[in-house]
Amino acid sequence: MLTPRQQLILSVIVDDYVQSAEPVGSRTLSKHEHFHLSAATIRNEMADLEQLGYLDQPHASAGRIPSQKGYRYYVDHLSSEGRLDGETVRALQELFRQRMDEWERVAQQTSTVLSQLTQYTTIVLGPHIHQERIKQIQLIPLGGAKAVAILVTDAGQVASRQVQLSDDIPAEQVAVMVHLLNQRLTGTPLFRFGSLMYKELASEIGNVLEHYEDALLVLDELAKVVNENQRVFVGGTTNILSQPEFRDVDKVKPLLEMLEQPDWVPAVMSLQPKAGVEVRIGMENGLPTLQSCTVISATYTVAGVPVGSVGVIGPTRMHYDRVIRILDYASQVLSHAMTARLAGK
Amino acid sequence: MLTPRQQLILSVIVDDYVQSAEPVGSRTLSKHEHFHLSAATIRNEMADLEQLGYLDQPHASAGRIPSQKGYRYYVDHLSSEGRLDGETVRALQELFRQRMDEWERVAQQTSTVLSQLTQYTTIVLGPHIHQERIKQIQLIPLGGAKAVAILVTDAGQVASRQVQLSDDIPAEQVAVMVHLLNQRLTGTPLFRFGSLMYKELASEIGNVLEHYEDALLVLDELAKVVNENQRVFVGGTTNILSQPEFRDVDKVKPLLEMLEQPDWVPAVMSLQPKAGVEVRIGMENGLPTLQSCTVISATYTVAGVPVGSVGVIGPTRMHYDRVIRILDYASQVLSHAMTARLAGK
DNA sequence: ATTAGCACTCGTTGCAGGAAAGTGCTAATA
DNA sequence: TATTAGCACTTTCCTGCAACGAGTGCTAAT
Repeated sequence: MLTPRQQLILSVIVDDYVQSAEPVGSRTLSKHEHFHLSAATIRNEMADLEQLGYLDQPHASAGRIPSQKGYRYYVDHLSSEGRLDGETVRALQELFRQRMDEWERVAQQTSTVLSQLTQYTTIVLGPHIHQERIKQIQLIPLGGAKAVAILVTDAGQVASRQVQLSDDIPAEQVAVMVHLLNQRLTGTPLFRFGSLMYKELASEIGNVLEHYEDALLVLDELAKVVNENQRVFVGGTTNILSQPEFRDVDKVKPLLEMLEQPDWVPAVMSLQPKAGVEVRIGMENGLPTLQSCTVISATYTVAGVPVGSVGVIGPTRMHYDRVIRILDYASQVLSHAMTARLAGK
Repeated sequence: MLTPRQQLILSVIVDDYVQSAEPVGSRTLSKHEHFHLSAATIRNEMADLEQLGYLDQPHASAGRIPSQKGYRYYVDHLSSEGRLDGETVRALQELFRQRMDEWERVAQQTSTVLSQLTQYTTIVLGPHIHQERIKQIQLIPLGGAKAVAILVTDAGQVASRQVQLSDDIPAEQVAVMVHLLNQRLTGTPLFRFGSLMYKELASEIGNVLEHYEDALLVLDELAKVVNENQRVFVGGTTNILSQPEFRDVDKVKPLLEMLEQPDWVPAVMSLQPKAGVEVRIGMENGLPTLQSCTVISATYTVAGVPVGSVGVIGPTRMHYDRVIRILDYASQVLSHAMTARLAGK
C-alpha cells in the first residue's frame, strides 16, 4: 500500500510526464505547487516508488517516468472525478443530435470528432444491428438465376447480397417463397436470425415449399451479411505521428500497418457484457505491437444491450482522465441516441 | 533535342537512382554495362544535362539525380516497352476472376493486391454505376412517415436511403406511386437519372398522382445516393513509410493526413474522357503536398465508357515502367471483367 | 524525518580532423 | 575534335574528445 505522500508524488509525476513527455526530476517536483518538500526527500520517495515498480528510470542520470504498473495504479486509485469542460460536452451533444439514419455517416463523424477532441487515434465499432427487427425481406430477380436478396430492419438499415438460385425455379414459386419468409420472419429480432432458426424453419418450410433449399440459401446469405456488418471505423490515424514517442518511422510503421488492417480490433476491443469504460495499458492489450500503447474503450448499448464500442488508442503516456471522461460521456450519449432511434418513430 | 548518348545516360541515371535512392556519380556510370566511356566524358555530359534541366545536384560534391523534367523525359521518350512478368500477370488475372457482385470487396481487394505488387500506395476509384440500369425501385414504410427507398440495378447493386414522407399520405397512395415509378423508370440507365428527368417526370406524374412531391423527394434522395456512391478506396498507405525519402516523420505526416481524408482524389485522379495511363510528376499534381510525389493512374471502362480509375501514389523516384505496365494491364482486365458483369447473366 | 552538500553517472552538444565521394578544369592523347 | 587521365577543390559523413547540464545516491548535519 502506498502512503498518501507516495500517491501524491506518483500522481504529480504522471500528470507532469503525460504533459511534457520528459522524465520528471526531483527538483521539478519540489518546486511543484504546494509541496513543502526538498528535492532530497522526494528523491528518497522516488527511489522507493521505483523499487516498488511504479516508476522507471530511462538511465541513471535521468528523471523518473511512470511504469505500466504506475499508470495502472494512477487509473485505478488516483484518477480524479472532474467534469468535462463545456466545450467538449457541447461538441459531443451536437454530434449525436444529427440524424441517426445512416449509421456509416454517424460512425465516421463520431470517429472524426473524438479524434479531434482527444488528439489520439479513434476506433468506432458497430453497432451490431442485432437489436433491430426484420421489417421485410425482398428478392429481386436479375435475369438468369441471379437475384438480389434484401433485408430491411425496422430501424431502416438495409443489407443486401447477390444470390444464385436454382436454374429451374419458376417465378411464382419465388413469390410464394418470399411471401412465406416475410410472413414467418417479419418482426424477428436479428439476434435470433442465426443458424439456430434454420432447423426450425427447414421443416416448417419444407412441407409447403418445393424449392426450400433456395429459401435457406437466401437466409444464409443474408445472415452472413448481417454478421459481417459490424464495421470498424478508424479515424485520426495521423494523430499518432504528433506523439514524441513515435517520431521514429520504424516505431510508427508496425502500428500504422496494424491500423490499416483492422482485424485485430475484436481482440482488443471485444464487446464487453457490461457497459462502462475499460483501460488496457501496454502489455495488457495482449498484442506485441501495442506494448507501448494504451487502449481505452467504452461500450454503448441499445435498450440496455451492448451493441458496439468506441475507443481511443495512444501511447501509454496518455491523458487518462480526460479520455476516460470523454469516452464515458460519448458512449452514454450515443446509447441514448441509438435507443431513441430504435424505439422512436 | 537530346543526343542518343545523352538519352542513354539519362536513362541509366533514372534506372539506377530509382533503384538505389542514392545520387549517381560519374564513376558508377562509367563502370555500367557496355559503356566504353570514361568517367570524365560522362561528367561533361552530365554537366550538359544539368544545364538543360534534366538533372539536379543535391550539393556540389554529390552525384546527380533526375529532375522532374528528367523524369518526364524518361516517361515520355525512354520508357521501355517490356512485358510484365508472369507472376504479376497471374496475380492480376486471379484477382479479377472472382465474383464481381460486391463491388466493395473487389475494390478493396484490387487496392490490396496493387499495393502488394507495386509497393506503393494505391487508390481505387469508382465505379460509377452510371452505366447500369434501374431494375426496381422499392419503398418500404417503417412506421410514422418514415420509409426506406431502395434502388436495385440490373447488375445487382443496391442503393438505399431513409426518407421522410408527408404525414398524411395513405398506404395505397404509396403503392400506386411506387408502381408508377417502376413502370416509368425500369430500364432507365442511371446516367439519365439526374435533375434533368425530374421536370419531365413532374408533369407526367403530377397528373396522375396526388402526392407527387413525395415521389420527387424519393427520386431526389436516391439520386443523391447514386451520385455519392463513387467511393474511394485507399490501400497500402504504410508502404510510403518504407521509402527512404519519407523516413522523416515531418515529411510523411502531411501526406498521410491527406490520404486519411480523401477529398483531394478528384483533383488528382479525375475521370479521364479517354482510357489509358496518365502520369503526373511532382508539381504536375497541382497540390503542394504532392510536390515530391508522382501519381500514376489508369481509367477503366464499362462497355467503352470510362467509369472509374485505379492509381498509385509514391515518391517521384518511382519505378515508372513497371507501375505503368501494371496499371495499364489492371485497368484493361478490370474493364473486361466489369463489362462482362454488366452484360453477362 | 528532513535537508544541504557533494561526488558521480550518463546523455547531449559542439568542434576538429580525416576519410570518402564526386566534381570541374586543364593538359595530354588518339 | 572527341576523349581521357590527372589533380585540386568541395562537401558530407564519421569519429573521437572535451565541456556541460541534469539528475541521482549517499552522507552528514539539522
